[in-house]
Amino acid sequence: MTTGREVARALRAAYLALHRQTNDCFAEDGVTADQFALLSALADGDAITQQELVRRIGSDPNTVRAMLLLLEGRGLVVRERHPSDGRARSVTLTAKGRRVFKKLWRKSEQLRARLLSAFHPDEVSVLVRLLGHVVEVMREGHRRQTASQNG
Amino acid sequence: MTTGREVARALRAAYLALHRQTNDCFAEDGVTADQFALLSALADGDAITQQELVRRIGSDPNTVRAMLLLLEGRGLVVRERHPSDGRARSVTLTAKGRRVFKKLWRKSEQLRARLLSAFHPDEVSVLVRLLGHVVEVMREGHRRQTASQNG
DNA sequence: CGAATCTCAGGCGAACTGATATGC
DNA sequence: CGCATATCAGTTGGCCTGAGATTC
Repeated sequence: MTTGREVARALRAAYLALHRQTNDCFAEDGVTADQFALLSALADGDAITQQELVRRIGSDPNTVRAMLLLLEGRGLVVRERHPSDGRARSVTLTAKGRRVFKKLWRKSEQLRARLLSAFHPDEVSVLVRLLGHVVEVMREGHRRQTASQNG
Repeated sequence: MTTGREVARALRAAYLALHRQTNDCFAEDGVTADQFALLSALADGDAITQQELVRRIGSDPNTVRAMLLLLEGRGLVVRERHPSDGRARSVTLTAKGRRVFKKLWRKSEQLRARLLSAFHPDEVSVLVRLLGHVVEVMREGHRRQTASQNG
């Protein structure tokens, strides 16, 4: 029988291993794995708000802000006032940001290939689907917990 | 087609979601998810060295030491001289440590149940197996990198 | 001697809390 | 008004580097 503890352990070990390899991959560029995740979310499309960024990378507003200030200081992103919502910020990659991200993307191709090399093609989609289930049930827990504060 | 990027994203999202839920679960006890992972490794069996602890939770010696100092300050663990190896420390849970861990374990039963509720029984073992593959290929990368420093 | 284990000082990015300003 | 978005100050735990002591 496989227990919840084993799932948690395996998930932790797999994530930490990947996280460390990613950090090593970008070490000489002064970019962390988490910053790469943020840049990757920005590289997906056009300008998005900090709030949307929070949702995409599963972080919180204060953390995202701190990361953006770091990246802004290096000239990789810009945070402009949102045209139609005065509260929001519109975040985009700069030209330098796109250039750096492309470089990091190429640099990490081998890492992603190694990640995929662990699986048969059909196993990959299974893994992604199962990991998605984890996110879903954990989000349910979040709702329950915040709701329980009212009763 | 499922890309390495999607795997990385899904893995990150799943881990962070679980990590946050775990932290929330133990928040009022002043124990973090990482500390719980360490306590869990200690609860597995008898005394182990800090080095062995590093291997089990996939961290590094300095981090483990800092965490142990914290937990030792709260009376949850003891670090004694290893009987046959003067360099090593022999780490065990105290009576209080075992008591606290049991409490946290019970408290997190619902969380583990929710984690398992996302899957059919056979899917759970598949997930653990696939996550194990990730760890393996990432470890291979670690060897390559350290080896490349010599040539 | 080299290698392994642990200690110590210090720095940094990430995550959080709580209070606050501003615009919807 | 309530609510959402973002800012700011401050704290913490985790992870790392680099240097050193001790023991095998």
